Amino acid sequence: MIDKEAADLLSQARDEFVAQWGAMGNAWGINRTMAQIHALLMTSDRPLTTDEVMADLKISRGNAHQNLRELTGWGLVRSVIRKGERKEYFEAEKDVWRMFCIVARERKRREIEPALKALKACDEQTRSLRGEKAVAFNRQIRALLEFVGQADSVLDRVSRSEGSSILPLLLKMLTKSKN
Amino acid sequence: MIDKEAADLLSQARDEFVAQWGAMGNAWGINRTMAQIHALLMTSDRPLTTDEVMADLKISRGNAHQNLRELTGWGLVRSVIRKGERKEYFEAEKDVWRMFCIVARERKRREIEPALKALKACDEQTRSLRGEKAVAFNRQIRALLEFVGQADSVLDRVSRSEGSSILPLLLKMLTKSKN
DNA sequence: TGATATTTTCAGTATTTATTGAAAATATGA
DNA sequence: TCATATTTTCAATAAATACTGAAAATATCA
Repeated sequence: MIDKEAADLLSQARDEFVAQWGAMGNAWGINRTMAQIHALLMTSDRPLTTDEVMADLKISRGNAHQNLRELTGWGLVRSVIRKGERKEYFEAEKDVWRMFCIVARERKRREIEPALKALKACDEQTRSLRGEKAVAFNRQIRALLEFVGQADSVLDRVSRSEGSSILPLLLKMLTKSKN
Repeated sequence: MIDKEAADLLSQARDEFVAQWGAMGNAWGINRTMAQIHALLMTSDRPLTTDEVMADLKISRGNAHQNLRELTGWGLVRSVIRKGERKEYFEAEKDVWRMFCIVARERKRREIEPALKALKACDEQTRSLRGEKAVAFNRQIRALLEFVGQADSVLDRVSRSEGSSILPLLLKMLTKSKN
């Protein structure tokens, strides 16, 4: 009975985690179901099949399939084939630092870089324009460009650095330099 | 005629910027129209009225109103009242670093902190559970918790630091330490 | 090869989110 | 106070996004 209770508590906690991770993904522009599947796989002690994901989250095959593919596309999930079995299994990258690096790189590639490119074009189109308004506009665009470019570089460097030890290190430095 | 052409080029560039900023906001979980209004005000040489925003973006009064309020709520936009005029004007924070700090703090408060709280609850609920599965689950949750907590702290420190000079500084340090 | 298991696709539908537009509320000036 | 300008609200509607389920395609085994 104790075991059963413990298992209940565990699966309850896991359900809450899955829901919370889904909500968070949602707020940051990531499909809720995708984030939930990710949470599920991240906290699974073994690879799961599409059917298991369907059953666990109570979603359709199509939905499970599409989102598993998308997660695979991000590189957050790998498909595993077991010899002697037809079914395809899925497992998540569990190392939190590697997870972060994957997400950082992908969002950089998919969203920041195109935005940077557009800002650059905008800068070039107005750089040589005369008139107070044009000059002010170009100045603002360049300020944005500089900032986004720097943020992009920082993200790049951090996500390329080896260990996750970079984060505590950064923290220490920031603590020293300020208050 | 040259002036007219220059003005056309400018407003064309600005339209593109507004569209791009809207798309980027959208990808990061921010209402497209809200991001567009922000882009518009950010690149305006003077405060604008609700009617001007409506006309420029071709959106309804209700839509303009709601999103201007929301931007005000974020602290990215201020309302300006001119003496002798009934209309309310709106102007954006134009300093890019301050903009970043505002967004960082707000997203921290609205999304990261609740997630952290939920993760902590999840940790506590499973910390004392026995069994291989429960232990593995708790370990994973704690790894996430540690990471999100550290990222949160870094964001906090960076966004509290005075000048925008912190970013180039970080960059320099990261360049030295790696490759 | 045929039987069976599994994956993929996608038109149709549901759900969520964003927008409109007009009525109600509020503020201002005469 | 009344007339007018302006802001606010919100039910109705539109648009965007996500999901379903079943048919088609593909893979595997005997």
